[in-house]
Amino acid sequence: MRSVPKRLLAGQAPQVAPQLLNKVLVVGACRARIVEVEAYTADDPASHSFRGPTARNAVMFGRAGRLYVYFTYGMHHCANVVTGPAGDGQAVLLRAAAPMAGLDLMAQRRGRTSTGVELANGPGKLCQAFGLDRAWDGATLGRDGVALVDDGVPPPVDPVVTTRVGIRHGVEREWRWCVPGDAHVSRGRPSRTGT
DNA sequence: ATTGGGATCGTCT
DNA sequence: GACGATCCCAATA
Repeated sequence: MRSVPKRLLAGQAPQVAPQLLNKVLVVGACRARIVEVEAYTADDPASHSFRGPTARNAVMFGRAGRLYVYFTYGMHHCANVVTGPAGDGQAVLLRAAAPMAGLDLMAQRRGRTSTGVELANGPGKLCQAFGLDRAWDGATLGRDGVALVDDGVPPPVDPVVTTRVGIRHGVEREWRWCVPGDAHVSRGRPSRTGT
């Protein structure tokens, strides 16, 4: 089990994103294998970075390998891994993961109604299960109590590729990748495809 | 199994 | 002052 190399995260978000499938997110005692991701870039109207740097999205414009965590809908947090060169404003949204360790703690944070598969099958749920909030915004992977590690499971050679979920602009881009057939993929349906 | 509406507040216009 | 990179519950088939 080794940490994900920096050069992997330094690439363009749409190329990095599918490489993060089957990598393992580690925060404290909690571990989960990433099964669903989306890419966002600064020339992408769906991205927080589209209109340039602000106080909220500042981390997105920083160096690759850090966590961008934001709060939305008045109740949810979402976690991203910053990619690309500094100043670019690229990131990969972590949308869903398969819990591997720390299940009790995750369930405790999520509430008693959550069963195993529902602990992290959505971006807001994932953050809640891992206890990620704005205090983690800007945390460096591998150094601040959060890490991405390679457990030896390669990314799928044939990931499911679809349009992204829950966005209004840039819906035509097929920038969502999922592990095929994995039960832990979110139930959120992708935006309409152009066909 | 699938659909539709309400919750709730930080951020930007 | 409007609206989300969402989730949960209730109602329907």
